[in-house]
Amino acid sequence: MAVTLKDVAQRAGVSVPTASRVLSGSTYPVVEELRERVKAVALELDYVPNAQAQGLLRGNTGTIGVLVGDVGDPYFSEIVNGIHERATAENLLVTICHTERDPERELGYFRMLQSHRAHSVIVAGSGLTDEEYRQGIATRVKSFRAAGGHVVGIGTPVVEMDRVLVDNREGGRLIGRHLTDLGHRDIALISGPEALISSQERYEGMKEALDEVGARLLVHHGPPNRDEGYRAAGELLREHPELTALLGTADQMAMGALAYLRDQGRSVPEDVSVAGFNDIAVARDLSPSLTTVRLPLREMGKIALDLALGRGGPRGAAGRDDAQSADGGAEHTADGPAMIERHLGVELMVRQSTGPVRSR
Amino acid sequence: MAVTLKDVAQRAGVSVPTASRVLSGSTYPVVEELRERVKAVALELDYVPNAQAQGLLRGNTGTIGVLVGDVGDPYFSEIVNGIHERATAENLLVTICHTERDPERELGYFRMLQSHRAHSVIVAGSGLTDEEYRQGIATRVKSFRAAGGHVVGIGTPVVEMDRVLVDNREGGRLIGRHLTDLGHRDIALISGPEALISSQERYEGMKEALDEVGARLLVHHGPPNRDEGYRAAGELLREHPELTALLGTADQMAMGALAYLRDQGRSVPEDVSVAGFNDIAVARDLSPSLTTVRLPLREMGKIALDLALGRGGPRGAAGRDDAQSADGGAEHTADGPAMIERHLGVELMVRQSTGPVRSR
DNA sequence: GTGACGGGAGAAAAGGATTTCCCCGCGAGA
DNA sequence: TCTCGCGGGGAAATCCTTTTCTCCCGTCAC
Repeated sequence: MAVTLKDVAQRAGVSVPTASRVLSGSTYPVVEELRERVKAVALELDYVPNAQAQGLLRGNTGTIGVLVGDVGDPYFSEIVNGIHERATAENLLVTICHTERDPERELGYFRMLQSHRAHSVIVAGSGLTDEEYRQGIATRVKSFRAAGGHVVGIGTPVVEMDRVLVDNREGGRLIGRHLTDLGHRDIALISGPEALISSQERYEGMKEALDEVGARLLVHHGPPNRDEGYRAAGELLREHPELTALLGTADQMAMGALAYLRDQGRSVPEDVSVAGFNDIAVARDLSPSLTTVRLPLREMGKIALDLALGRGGPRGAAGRDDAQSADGGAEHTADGPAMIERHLGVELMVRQSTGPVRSR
Repeated sequence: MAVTLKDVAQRAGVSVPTASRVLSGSTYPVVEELRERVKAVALELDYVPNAQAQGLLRGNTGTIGVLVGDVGDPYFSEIVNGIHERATAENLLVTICHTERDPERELGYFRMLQSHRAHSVIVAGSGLTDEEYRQGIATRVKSFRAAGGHVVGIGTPVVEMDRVLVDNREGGRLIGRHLTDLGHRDIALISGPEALISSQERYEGMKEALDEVGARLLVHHGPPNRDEGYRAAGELLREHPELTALLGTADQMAMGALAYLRDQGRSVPEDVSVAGFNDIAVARDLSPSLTTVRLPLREMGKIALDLALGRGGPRGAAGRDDAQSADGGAEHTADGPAMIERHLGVELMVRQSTGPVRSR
């Protein structure tokens, strides 16, 4: 059905190996005449080499697998964007897998990627405290790595692997302090799932900041999306009318809260302040624009791919990161070879959605 | 390096074919004892079959390739979401390629997907009038299809292939009429590239509606993203202060315009009305929420995958689409086998960003 | 008791490309 | 003139699975 090397070789009147040497960029000498002939035929027949066959030989195809919760979520799509940016330059194919934050699905996809002999897998959507899940991932990572694959985690990977980290706790502290500085003392956190490590870390940072001044922090847990933010905002404000600020562990949730407040005709930040986390692209375009903690999402994706390709600088060397970098890389060891950790800094983006607490 | 079937077979004391028959779900009879033994060993060694070898035999791996402009753009990420939704159910791997709206890159990726023997390719980011590009795509599609692959276009594919279409012209008419009904007579269109067919079609629909009442339509062309919308809004309003409404061929551009107006302290829709196209998820959460033309993006992705898998209903049969469907499917023929076309309806979403023209 | 049949295991081929290895022929040096 | 060396083409092996194709052996029927 498809045109194979054999077809080309026959048509050009040469052997298969010769055709291969011409077309695969081998250094093996082939006389100019045959070279030309083979090239011409390949063009004429539109020969497209079979990457599977090549992969079978080489043991890996230039494919990068990415495990994300949902590309519809700007948090992930920004990261994926960063990955793609680098991948394009390297002529790599990127396979995106939607785990929908389902651990089982995540494992299933990981296995599929391994089966396809992906060059490496970037785990972006993960980070659950669930022990069974942790075991599963650990097994898969070990087996995948044993087969020559690379694994990189983004955010808060739960098992030993190269990783790109951000200081969620510090981000929590920054945004928490920002609110307390503005005089807020009754704050609610609209948080992602309790089992999600990043949510936990963010919470801890906020809590820390709020404790410094004895402010109160209510916590609501739910899936990290817009609708949940909307719902939660309604619920919280109805039950606790004294709240003066709503904080989200994700911008999506804060966006939902903003929408709720708008629908209720309440003004932000005059009536209630709202803040988010991640600084997704639209955050600045909301009205009021959203105060949030900026994570260098694209950068995270890019660096993750660099690590996957072994470009994270020599293992253990703290290569200088780009603009956002806090303290560069570090080596953290375990039983295996040293893993690389890259830390990226976070930044508080003060915008219009937060303001001084209203006097009552 | 990786555990192969041979390893499993040896360890279990059986031949490779026997192991294969046990593990690949063949119907070939294997006695229970060996069955058990093989399964146990496979589990113990964590055997993961090599999808490349399997693909080599079967001629295709369960991979769907998707060509998009940019997954960071909600327009694409929603479509991709729909594709993923179906793909997950079918146990397919989805490879996303960022063309960045570069025709050459699009062709390059298409070729790579063909090389990887993707089961099918969904072309989402395309639709340029450029003739050279059209030729290139046509060649690739032909060759890919000859090799047994399927191709589906979304939006406005320029060559013969199964396709999911939306009525851009009708959408343009709807939004155009909406504005003229509100009394607007000086309107500017912030449009995507002139060579982009969908932009053209949308423009034509709007123009048609505006012509009915003799309203004026200024057109600005540029890359279809937020920043361009911001810039264009500034430019247009500075040069043509008489404008009362800004229209975007994409929500992203309208969002940029909204941001500009907000930054300028001008109120929407009192001073200027703004409307978009596509109805990306955030459109409703902007303040003011964005009036726009809703495209069933997820649905489009899902249906595209259905077509790719040959589930578009029997060729030529007008299967009933979901909610959004306008007139269902149709068959359009050419020289090859009949191609399937699925038309999806558009819907005007009137929100807060448009209002009656202010009296002066 | 022997021939036929069938269940089931393994050897072999296939699928497409690359790489190693072999070999041929030609030019140069002895 | 013979031989050594090397440039370069092709046969064969390899990567991993699946799918024939063989073939053996036990059983059933005559």
